[in-house]
Amino acid sequence: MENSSSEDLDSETLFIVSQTFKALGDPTRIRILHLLFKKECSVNAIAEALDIRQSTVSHQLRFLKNLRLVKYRREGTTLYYSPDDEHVMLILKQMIDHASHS
Amino acid sequence: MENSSSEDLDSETLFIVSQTFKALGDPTRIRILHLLFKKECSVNAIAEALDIRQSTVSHQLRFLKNLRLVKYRREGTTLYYSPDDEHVMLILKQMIDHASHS
DNA sequence: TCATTATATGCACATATTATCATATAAGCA
DNA sequence: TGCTTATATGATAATATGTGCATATAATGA
Repeated sequence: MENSSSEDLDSETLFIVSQTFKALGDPTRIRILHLLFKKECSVNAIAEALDIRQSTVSHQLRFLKNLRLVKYRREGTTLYYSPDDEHVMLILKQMIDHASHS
Repeated sequence: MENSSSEDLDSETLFIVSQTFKALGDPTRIRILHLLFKKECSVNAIAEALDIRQSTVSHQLRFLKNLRLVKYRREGTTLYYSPDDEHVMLILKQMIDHASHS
């Protein structure tokens, strides 16, 4: 059975864990996810709210989408992004709380 | 008050959060921390257990030490490393469990 | 003091990552 | 169809990262 304290980490788990933490290890992606924590946002809304280029936001959203950390719904030409992994978002929230208390 | 869902992340919190997740975003560092989860280990013991160079282990331990994620105690010429941040270790454990269930 | 063992450090190299520009695609509407 | 708006993509350059070699440091014991 899966147990994080068992002898060895299998390589697939190791890969997923490192990829996911890597996704959370960049300030821009953290800011995007933190923004989405409160409400779904279009790509342009994110770019404006965080003052970063549209293409940068789009690239990072693709990254997060590949890891299934965000999803989107379409409304005309606008794509509204929102979190797609509650557990990872909870982990992000925990780390932010942890860091802001230090 | 600190609240992970408040409007903006201050830059210091953002920095700490991203640095900490970055620390967890590398397979070698994850393996080291996962090993230390079970028992304190010397540098050489880690290198042997994980089959990586001593200098690599030392470099990564310095990285983790700078973030206060590990600490050590000396016994003669041997340094025994162990986790130094329970909360971050708990977060790592959560992510491993999350990943191994997917 | 000298040799040995354990660990740390400086440097170099290969690779990965990030942001940006320019441009492509896609949907909606006149 | 052609125009506009929203988003995605490819290429590129600057920077960051991870590893290993060679060597330094530090503690111990003969």
